[in-house]
Amino acid sequence: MTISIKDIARVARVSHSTVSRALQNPNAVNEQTGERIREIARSMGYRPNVIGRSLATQRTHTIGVVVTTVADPFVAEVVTGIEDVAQRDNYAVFLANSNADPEREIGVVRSFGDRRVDGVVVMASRVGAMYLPLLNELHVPIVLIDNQHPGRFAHSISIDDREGARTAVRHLLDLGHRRIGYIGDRYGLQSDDDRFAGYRDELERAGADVGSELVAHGNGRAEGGLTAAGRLLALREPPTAVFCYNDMTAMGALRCLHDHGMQVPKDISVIGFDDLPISTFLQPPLTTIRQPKAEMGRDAAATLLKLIRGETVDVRTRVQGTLVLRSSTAAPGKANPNG
Amino acid sequence: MTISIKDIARVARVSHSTVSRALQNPNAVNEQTGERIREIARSMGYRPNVIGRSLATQRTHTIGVVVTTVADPFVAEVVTGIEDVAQRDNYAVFLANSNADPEREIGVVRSFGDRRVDGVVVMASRVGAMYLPLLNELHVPIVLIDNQHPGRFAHSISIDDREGARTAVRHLLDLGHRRIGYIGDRYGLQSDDDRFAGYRDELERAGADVGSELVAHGNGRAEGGLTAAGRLLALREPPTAVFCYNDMTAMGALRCLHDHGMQVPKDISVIGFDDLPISTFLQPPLTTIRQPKAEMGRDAAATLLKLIRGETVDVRTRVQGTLVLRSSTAAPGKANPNG
DNA sequence: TTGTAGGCGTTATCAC
DNA sequence: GTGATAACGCCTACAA
Repeated sequence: MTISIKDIARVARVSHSTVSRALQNPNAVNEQTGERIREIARSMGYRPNVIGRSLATQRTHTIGVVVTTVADPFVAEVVTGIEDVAQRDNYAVFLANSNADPEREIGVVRSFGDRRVDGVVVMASRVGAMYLPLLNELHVPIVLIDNQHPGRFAHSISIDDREGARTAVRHLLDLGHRRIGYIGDRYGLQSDDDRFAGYRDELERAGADVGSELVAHGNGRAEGGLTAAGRLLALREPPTAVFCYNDMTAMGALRCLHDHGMQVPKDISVIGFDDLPISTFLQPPLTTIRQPKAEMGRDAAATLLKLIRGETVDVRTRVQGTLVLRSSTAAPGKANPNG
Repeated sequence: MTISIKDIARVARVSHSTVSRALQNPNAVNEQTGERIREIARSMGYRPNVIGRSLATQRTHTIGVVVTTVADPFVAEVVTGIEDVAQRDNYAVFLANSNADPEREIGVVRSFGDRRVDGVVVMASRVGAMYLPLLNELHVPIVLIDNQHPGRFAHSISIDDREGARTAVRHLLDLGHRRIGYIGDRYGLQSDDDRFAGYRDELERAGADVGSELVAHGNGRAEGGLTAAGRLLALREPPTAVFCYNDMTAMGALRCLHDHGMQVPKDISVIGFDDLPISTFLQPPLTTIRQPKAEMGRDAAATLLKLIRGETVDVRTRVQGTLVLRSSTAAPGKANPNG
């Protein structure tokens, strides 16, 4: 049996509204009675029923987070950041995986709406334009992380994919590479487009080889990187360096290269994107573009909480990636990245 | 403005209870009016308010999941499994990280209670005995995954750590190793104790070297494995094979070994535990004991949902790990696991 | 089959 | 400062 403010009221011989006040706003009630009520509440082991409160206040102190899958290390890091600041502010977080399935994503968002979450953060949404009205239907603030569908109907926080890609490719060019491949995520993803664009930018600027045969597509996961790398290796003139859409893709590429007896970075350089916790532990340790993952998550949550409180915040925040030098890149033919 | 059953009632010229019935239990209301009401609801874009419903039914259709951190790949896999079956049954899941901090874990559980979740799954709880009353205070079913604190006050699903460890070490022994090291998680963890026990079992059974100098402790993460492996290598007579508490630990150990110029498995064999998605992509691909992670998560959720429905289920389910042969183990001195 | 009336646990607005 | 009283949105006897 769970006890309510009415139970306390009965024991304290006051009305339940006085109990409510004593518990919420201590100085809206007589000092003495207030203390007495709180003591009784404590001794009875009272715990507020958030559901009842939510119904009365029209606020649930809850946010919904929808991601493709939390099994993706990048996603997990971001979610950690979100959960962190939410928890600090006493917000609970609903987590739902969409598996990049638009139907499921829509279902999840709808369910969040039914549950009256105070706000939503959507990560790497795959849903298109028809999604917009649905999201607005919720009547709650929305923050998008790495929005895959261009549009500005909600607040967003994302990395500068194009510039990050430029940084990566520039690094390769600086090392002396001229024939640089790209292993992307699936076609049509905004971030893949952008990273590819950055890759092209630098190649063209430097007058290096540009050719569609140098571009292969994976799926953002290791297996995708593995098979895509195979395609690049099969070229009559394979690249001497490869820029991968993300670290998971690079991880798969490394495996493929090793299986083909190629030395990294001596025979071919590899650079990733994300800087996952595991990337230091790959063989060789992966050079990559770091995304401030947890920070992005914290930012997203902080932004959302501000919006919920009615504060106004920047509609769009864009963070920059930074180059993390490790051992998977070197000048063509060099085994040592520092040599 | 969000619309309620009263709004629909007004339009349909019926009472709101009829609307409620028409929406819930179609055949508890006249066929015609029922259809008419539903049509009106649809056209008005009605969405049920789950908060109101929860207050009335005393059920939230929500479960709480508390984990150390979802940034741990093993945890993420399990959570995915949980979320999967929860979502299928229209349960929403609250996710909270405890960061292995008992205070935070307690706070989280309490918050779940206040939110009237219908059930809770706790993963790898670090909290001790005082936790027990708190958990019971919730008055909801609880399922523990890999409970780190021995006790039988709630349903649990876990892997047979001891047997899994035995399998791992037996594999090493079968390959001809006699001097086998163990890199554990922190002291005091139940699963570490059990895996260590399994390791000792086999060593003693085989009459192989047993010595505390062969045991080092990490922290369940890669860095821990890295430094612990360093300690083992510093031995005047280092082991020829190492059994690691988990794959992340093994990952760190591999890095250390490589940095010391050691070849795996030629100079030293390494076996892990978990079989993370990334483990195939390590260099060399990691031989390990597979835990059915997503399945364990699905099991936990399915068990919890049954308990919530009042069905009775096994108090304890124990799954077995299976040996996954890859390339990080071989006979002493052999470079090829198959040679 | 349908409507009336309570109640779920809180908060909030009034009078007193 | 305190107590009625009325929401909040829904469900569910009970009565009609």
